[in-house]
Amino acid sequence: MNKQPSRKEQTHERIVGVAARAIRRAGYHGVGVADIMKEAGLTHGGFYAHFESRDALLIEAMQRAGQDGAVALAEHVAAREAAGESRFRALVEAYLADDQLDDVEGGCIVAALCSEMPRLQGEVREAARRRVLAFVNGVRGALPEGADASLAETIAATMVGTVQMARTLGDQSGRAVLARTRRALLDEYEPGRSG
Amino acid sequence: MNKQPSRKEQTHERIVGVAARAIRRAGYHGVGVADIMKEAGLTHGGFYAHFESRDALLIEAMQRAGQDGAVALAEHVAAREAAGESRFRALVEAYLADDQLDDVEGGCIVAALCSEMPRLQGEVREAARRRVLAFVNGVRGALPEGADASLAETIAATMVGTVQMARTLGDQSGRAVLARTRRALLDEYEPGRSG
DNA sequence: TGTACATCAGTGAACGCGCGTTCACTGATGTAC
DNA sequence: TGTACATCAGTGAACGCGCGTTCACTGATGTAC
Repeated sequence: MNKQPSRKEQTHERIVGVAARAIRRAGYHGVGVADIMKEAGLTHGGFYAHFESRDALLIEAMQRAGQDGAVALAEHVAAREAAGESRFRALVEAYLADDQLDDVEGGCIVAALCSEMPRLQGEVREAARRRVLAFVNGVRGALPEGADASLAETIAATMVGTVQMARTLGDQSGRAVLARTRRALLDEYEPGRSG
Repeated sequence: MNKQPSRKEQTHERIVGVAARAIRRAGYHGVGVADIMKEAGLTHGGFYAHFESRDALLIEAMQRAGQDGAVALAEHVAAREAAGESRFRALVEAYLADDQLDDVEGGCIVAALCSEMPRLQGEVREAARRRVLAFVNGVRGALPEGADASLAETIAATMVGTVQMARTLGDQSGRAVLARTRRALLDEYEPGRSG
């Protein structure tokens, strides 16, 4: 029963939403305060009425991107499960879908930023760390029956690395790489069910 | 039988070497022309006698880092093979060693930069693409006997993603993540030989 | 071997630009009576 | 319902700083005779 958000709160959320997409598209260094505000239909001067610093925005944007990504992924997984796929297969096929190449802004934030994360400092670094842990937990919840929970990190890493490499190689080779890793993960960890 | 390098060539190589370590430590955005020159014992003004632009240095630095990383890895792999390990096990244990956390500057450039690579442009992007392909080829050469060559990308991605996540999580958890992925890769792809 | 000159690697000041941040101000919204 | 005032969200100019790049200059190295 939250009361409806004030105008300022609405604006704040809009800025965070823009930033959440922008950091996935352009990276931590690729987004500027002025760009974000402009994309949100505002001027840069108003920024510090909403955030203590650029870092504070980055932290909120990472959380938002993580949530958005998790929700989008969960929806795709649920749809595939409803169509009869195992949860693990649904995860692999939803995460390693071509969307990760076509819609980077709406994709996984860990894949988008993980090689930059170790170089972050202070609270931003901590927020990144939490994003990685949240992602691993998400994967852990979709492991094949009977699989060791410790596989979650390895499988998460496989999916993250695959998306990064596919994006680097570009559209044509990228799609092939995604497809081969989908097959490899299913063959290895759920061999009974795949063809 | 190359004649010995001129003083300028020596300086050039020294700058490239410094840059090759710096991009792995600090990322594409984290290295400045002035920093690199200072670290090489020079002043920034001389930079453009050696390189057409900052991008030109990045390209050379990536190649150098890739070569250095490949050489270092090959040495470790050879030492482990000589001690009786299979080539695949040697690769996994050498690549996913704690060194990747302790010595980022001397580590794998793909792990250090892969989430930034898709955002590069032009020739720098192409150089990054070649680095990824070279890395995959290196992995392909160390697959277990009888393994499908298409597994190289998936295994390369697993190792890259694992190192990135381990670095983001920090020393303690990071080492545990490396260890679990070493075990997982050996269990999955070389189950006959591991304990 | 020694001198005069040309070439060359590197120096350091200066440039233009973009970015994060600040701040005085404006126009709109909301409240008191 | 209407007026006067206070609060508030957002504007836009300005700041300081760092960075990539340029360029005139210097001191050292090498060459000609």
